[in-house]
Amino acid sequence: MHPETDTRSRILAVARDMFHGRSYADVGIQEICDAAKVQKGSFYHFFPSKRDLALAVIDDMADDWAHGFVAEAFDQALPPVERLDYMIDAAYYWQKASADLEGRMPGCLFGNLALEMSTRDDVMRARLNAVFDKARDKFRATLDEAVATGALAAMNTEATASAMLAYLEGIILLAKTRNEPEVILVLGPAIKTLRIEMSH
Amino acid sequence: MHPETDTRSRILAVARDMFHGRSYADVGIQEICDAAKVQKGSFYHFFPSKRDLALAVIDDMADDWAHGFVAEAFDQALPPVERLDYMIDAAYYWQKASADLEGRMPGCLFGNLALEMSTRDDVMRARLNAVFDKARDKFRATLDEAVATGALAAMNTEATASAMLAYLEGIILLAKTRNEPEVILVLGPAIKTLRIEMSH
DNA sequence: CCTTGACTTGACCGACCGGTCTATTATTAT
DNA sequence: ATAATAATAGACCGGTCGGTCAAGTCAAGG
Repeated sequence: MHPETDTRSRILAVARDMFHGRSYADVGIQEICDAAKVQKGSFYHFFPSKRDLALAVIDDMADDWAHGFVAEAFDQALPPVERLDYMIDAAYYWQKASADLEGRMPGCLFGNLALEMSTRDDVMRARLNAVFDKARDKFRATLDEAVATGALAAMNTEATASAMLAYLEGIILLAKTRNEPEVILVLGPAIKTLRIEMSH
Repeated sequence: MHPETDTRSRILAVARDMFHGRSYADVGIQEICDAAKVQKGSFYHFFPSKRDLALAVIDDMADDWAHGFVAEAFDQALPPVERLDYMIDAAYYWQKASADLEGRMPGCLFGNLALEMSTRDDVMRARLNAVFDKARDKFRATLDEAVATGALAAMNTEATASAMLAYLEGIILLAKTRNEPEVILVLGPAIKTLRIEMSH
């Protein structure tokens, strides 16, 4: 029985929220420590650097995301095409909740970090890219199923899955810039119209 | 007649490139001054603050963008639907050029700033939002024309235009995260499949 | 009991941040 | 010529940045 995990996970949780709601560069370690009620020394006991903390935050969030949002949104019980609508709804309610609570839309943590850090840190970029690849695979599996059941005509499911992920990130970006979660609701359903044909 | 010093525009140009290739927070004023061969005092003679510089950069880029990239990409001589393909190509070549030159994809300055600053600075968010609105209007005019000429069936052109803009930003985000401009070429053409029907 | 090692504390570091200030030099209007 | 003003120069400021470090505390294992 260690109390060890508590400190580390508190830092992680606080950092995640702060990075998500603001940005990597804008959040300082001292601020994180204060919010997590931890001293600088303890912080550096668990994380070698701010960058490593960000990497850990990405992994942590990706994990939660895969087992929470994604697992729920891509509900296997639903017909594949309906899953897309369900996922859009889930994205909306998530952003809406944050907007109501904090007065502003945080957007997608991965998208935020990707645009902020991709040109500066290749390791972080690769990590974020891997998260996107996993998300794309979820889309892809859904599309494959829809094609298999005949709900959708044959297509390039991998490329279309990437397109859908891009569209999702795009509408979240636009909604965040407008600070109106409803943008997700209005534009979201059009994700089903995206199609990339198979190349022959 | 002023000495027509190019000091201000040198600062603007340097800051634009740096903000675009890195991020707002990551670029310091001293660094901008060094690169522009200008002293701190001169900088603060022309710009009250770093934030005001960013605002000026947005305006400057939006202007260049409207008269350069957009005016070219949305070539009125082309049939409306082909304009979309042409625009995707233009986006690709622009990013490709930067990637070849600097070894990395800067992405879209507006999208970058939007995700970094939207939750921190409402004025900047509004400014970015206005730029996006203008871009959407370009899409919308193109769609309206396509509908008028019968090239496309009637639809909600305003919402579809927003969707296309979101998709464009999304594929640029994804391409930047992969550091592969080609992603724009592969996913881009699917922008034409996006459709949001008119609400009755 | 004593050692070990994970964990915590908080003072401290140099570098750099955005921004201010005074002094000086060009340029223009009178 | 002179007064006013635009522009430049660069030292300087308090504060914060990410990160270090020596000195502990404390629980488990021998």
